[in-house]
Amino acid sequence: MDVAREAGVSPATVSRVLSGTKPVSAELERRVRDVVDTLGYRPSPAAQGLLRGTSHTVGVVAPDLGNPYFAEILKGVTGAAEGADFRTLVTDTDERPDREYEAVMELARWADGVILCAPRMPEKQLAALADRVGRLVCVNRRDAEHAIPSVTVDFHAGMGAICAHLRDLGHRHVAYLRGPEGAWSEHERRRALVEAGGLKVTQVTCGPDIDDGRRAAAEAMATGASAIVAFSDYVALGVLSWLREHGIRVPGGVSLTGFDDTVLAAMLSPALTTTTIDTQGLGRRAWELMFADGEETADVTVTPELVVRASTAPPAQAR
Amino acid sequence: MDVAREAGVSPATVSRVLSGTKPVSAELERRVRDVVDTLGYRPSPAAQGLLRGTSHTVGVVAPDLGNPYFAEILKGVTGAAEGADFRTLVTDTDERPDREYEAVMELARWADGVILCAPRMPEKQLAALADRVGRLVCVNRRDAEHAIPSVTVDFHAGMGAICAHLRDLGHRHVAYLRGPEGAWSEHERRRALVEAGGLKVTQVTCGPDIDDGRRAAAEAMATGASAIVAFSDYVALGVLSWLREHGIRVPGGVSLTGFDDTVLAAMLSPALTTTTIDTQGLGRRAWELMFADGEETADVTVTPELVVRASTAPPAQAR
DNA sequence: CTGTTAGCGCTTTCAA
DNA sequence: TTGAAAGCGCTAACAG
Repeated sequence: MDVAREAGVSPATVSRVLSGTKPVSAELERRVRDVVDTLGYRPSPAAQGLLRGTSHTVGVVAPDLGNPYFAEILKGVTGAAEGADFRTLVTDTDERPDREYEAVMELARWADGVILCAPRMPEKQLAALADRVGRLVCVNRRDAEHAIPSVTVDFHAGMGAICAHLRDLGHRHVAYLRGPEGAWSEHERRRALVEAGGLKVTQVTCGPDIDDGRRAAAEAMATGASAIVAFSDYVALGVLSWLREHGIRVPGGVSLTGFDDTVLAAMLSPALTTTTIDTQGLGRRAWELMFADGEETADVTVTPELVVRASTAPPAQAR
Repeated sequence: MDVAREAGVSPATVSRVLSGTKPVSAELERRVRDVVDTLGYRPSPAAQGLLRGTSHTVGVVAPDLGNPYFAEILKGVTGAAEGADFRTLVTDTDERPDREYEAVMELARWADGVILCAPRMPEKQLAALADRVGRLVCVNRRDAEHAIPSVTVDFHAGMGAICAHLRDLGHRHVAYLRGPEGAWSEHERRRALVEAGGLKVTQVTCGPDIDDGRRAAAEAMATGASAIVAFSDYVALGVLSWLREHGIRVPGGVSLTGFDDTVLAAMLSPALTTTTIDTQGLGRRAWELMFADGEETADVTVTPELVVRASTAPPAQAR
């Protein structure tokens, strides 16, 4: 250790000064600090980690950081992690579920824990991860056995509120733009739609991306529904763009709802009727759950609130 | 090493099997692989890093991951990094320039290199970082001494194109919503505006956020300008939202331009006239630059292209 | 081809 | 209060 030599002390003393765990005489402490400042020395986290068996690092795996929803979750995690002097390692799986398992395993080699946004990962893989990864927290999905702590949104309630809102407006037939097949969050939403009384729901295959929304919009309009219920704000953005290009007014020609309330929702024209979620809060809570010791709070559920804006109105024929 | 014992070989052999650097007999290789698979063993990157002096990790420091612009840059980096078997460490400085220096120093302890988006960091700090951090690449700013490799957008050219476009439409007076004070990118944009002939430019203090745009919109309208030139798409989004709330039509009442062409721009109503930048490409190029050996490509400049959409039109009085 | 040895940079015993 | 020594998990050099 350069610092030790320079200051004429043992490496152990330098370590003690820096960590402050054991008492060091004022004289030596001064000498060490001087040298540390001059050289700009900082201990290597790799070495510290090796010794302590902890890296002070948290991993985040997300399907698409270009989607503000996941970017915000990540931001929530980094914010909380920095507060605890943790670093954040991130992997973008580029909407490819087959990469998710490996991504987690890889991050788990480094990080003390992993926060996973993997809506479509097969249950089996998830269970395998639960065994292999010490601290694992899922965001937006719950595993079958509830073995993994999770932060989820009550998608069922949120979608229920959207359905009720549309029905109250007089809609009788809505087109639902489905999210990723096999996603827990998608399943929950759909369940609410199926249960919604007084509302005929035609399902349209879609996906999680803006472009998926654009592509699905035509099919949604062809169903003759008076309202389009999009899987997320991000998807709704694509729908809106397609509708505008085709001269279909919202909500005059068709009503449109989103889900998530990303920054976008309030800013669009028309402003989107959607459900509010504190997205950064999702990340923050996942962080908290990761290091919560007791089993008591192993699952956190956030209930979204309906925000009625300008993209929904009574159907044309009912006016 | 558990694996070694279990397989009845030396740790060195296990290492050789896993790294594939040195020849190992088929028999032993099989035994080792069996045990590795059974135990799910993976070597600790911390130990590997300690030994090799490299962590296979790249750091990214950004002011706000909630801003799609930076989220996309990050995505560009992670994508490229994963391709080279590197992990990505990220820090969000939450738009606080005073955190940037520390954030880089902190990441530099871990990472083999740091990609820095810090438009407002004082030159002195930047110079200090250049000395202390081995591999440092700046995105969207160039240091005074060109000592740091950088990936920049030709903001001057981009803003020049926007000015020319507005002038061609017949605008004579535009309001410019300034970005963060002291930012290199901001300076470059403003330079183009000042040089733009035939155009009176009134500058309005703003900032990098959606809400900054909302706040500045009123002042921009008060200038009597026939067009609002926003610092970025993100800011323009805020402006658009304010204008809509106040019943001012775009481009009927006022023209509006963005900058960056984030996913949003094309989707808004009206679709935003802006400049196109391959944002993910910025991140990817920063990554490439980080490990480029020669000095030849120490600076990469991306020239944005004007995209004329629906948010600009001739001024009302000229119609 | 394979095992033994040393040591990456640090912290934490254990002695002094 | 301080220093010497051991060792975290791994790999490269050196023997065999």
